[in-house]
Amino acid sequence: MRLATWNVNSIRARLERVTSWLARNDVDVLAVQETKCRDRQFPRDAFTALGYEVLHHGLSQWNGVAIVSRVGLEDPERGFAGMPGWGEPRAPEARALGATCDGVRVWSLYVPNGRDLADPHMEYKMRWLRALGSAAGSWLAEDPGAPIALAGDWNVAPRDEDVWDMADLEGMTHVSDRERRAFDAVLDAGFHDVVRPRRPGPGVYTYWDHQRLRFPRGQGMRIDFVLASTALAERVSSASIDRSERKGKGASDHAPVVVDVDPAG
DNA sequence: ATGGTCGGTGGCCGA
Repeated sequence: MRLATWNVNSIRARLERVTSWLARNDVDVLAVQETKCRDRQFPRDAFTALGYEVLHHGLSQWNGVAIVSRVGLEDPERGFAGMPGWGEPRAPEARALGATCDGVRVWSLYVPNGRDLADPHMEYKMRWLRALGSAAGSWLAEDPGAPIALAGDWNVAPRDEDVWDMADLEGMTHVSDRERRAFDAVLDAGFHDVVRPRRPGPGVYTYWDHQRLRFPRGQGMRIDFVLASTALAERVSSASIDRSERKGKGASDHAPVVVDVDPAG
C-alpha cells in the first residue's frame, strides 16, 4: 500500500495538482490537510472519478482534513478522544480525521500553528500535541500490535537538521524545546518517523514558506511526518518526499510525503 | 532593502 500525506493549502485551489499527482504516483491512500472548506464544498467527484473514496471533515474556511482512499475507508472518526478545542467557549476544530484503510488505522492530522511563542495559539498547540500523544499512546496500550499511521502537518521541526538554519529561527515556533519535547513524547509512546532513516539530511524538507522566497533560497523545514506504530514501521519498504510538487506556479507551500507499506504478514 | 506570497474572503485574517 502506498500511503501519502500532503498539506495542500486549499483543496479547491489545488484540485488539478492533487488529482494529477495521485494519478501519476499510484497512491492508494492520501491524508490531506488544510482543505480550507466545508464538507459540501469539497470537490469529491474529481476523486471518485479516479476510483477513490473521500472522507472529509471541514467546519469552516479554516483547517479541514481529509482521507482519500482506493483501498477502503472504514470506521471514520472526526477528532480524537480528549482533543482540545479553541475559542471562547472552546470548540473543536477540523484538525483530525481517522479511518481504517486496508487494515491500517490512518490519521490525517493538522497540528495548530503556534504563531508566536507568546501567543495564546501556542498554548493551544501545546495542549493539542500533548493530547494527541496521550490518545495515540492509549491506542497502543489497547493493542500494542496495531498498525497505525499518524500522518500530517505537525508544525514542529523536531531536530536542528530539519531546518535550514537554527540561527535564523531563534525565538520562533516550530523549533522550541517544548514543542520538540511534545513531538518526542509521541515517539516515546511507540511511534517512529519512517522517513528520516531512508532520507537522511541535511537539506531534506517538506515545507517552504511562500513568504520571503524560501523555496528558491533552499530555506525549508521538515514539519510533515508519517509516524508509524512499531507494527506498521516494520512493514515500511521505502519513503520519500516529492519536492518537485513545491515547484512552479500553483504549488502548495508543502510537498507530499510518500511511504510504501508491505502487505500484512 | 528585515520585504518579497499565497489562500480564504469581502474591504483583513491566517499561514
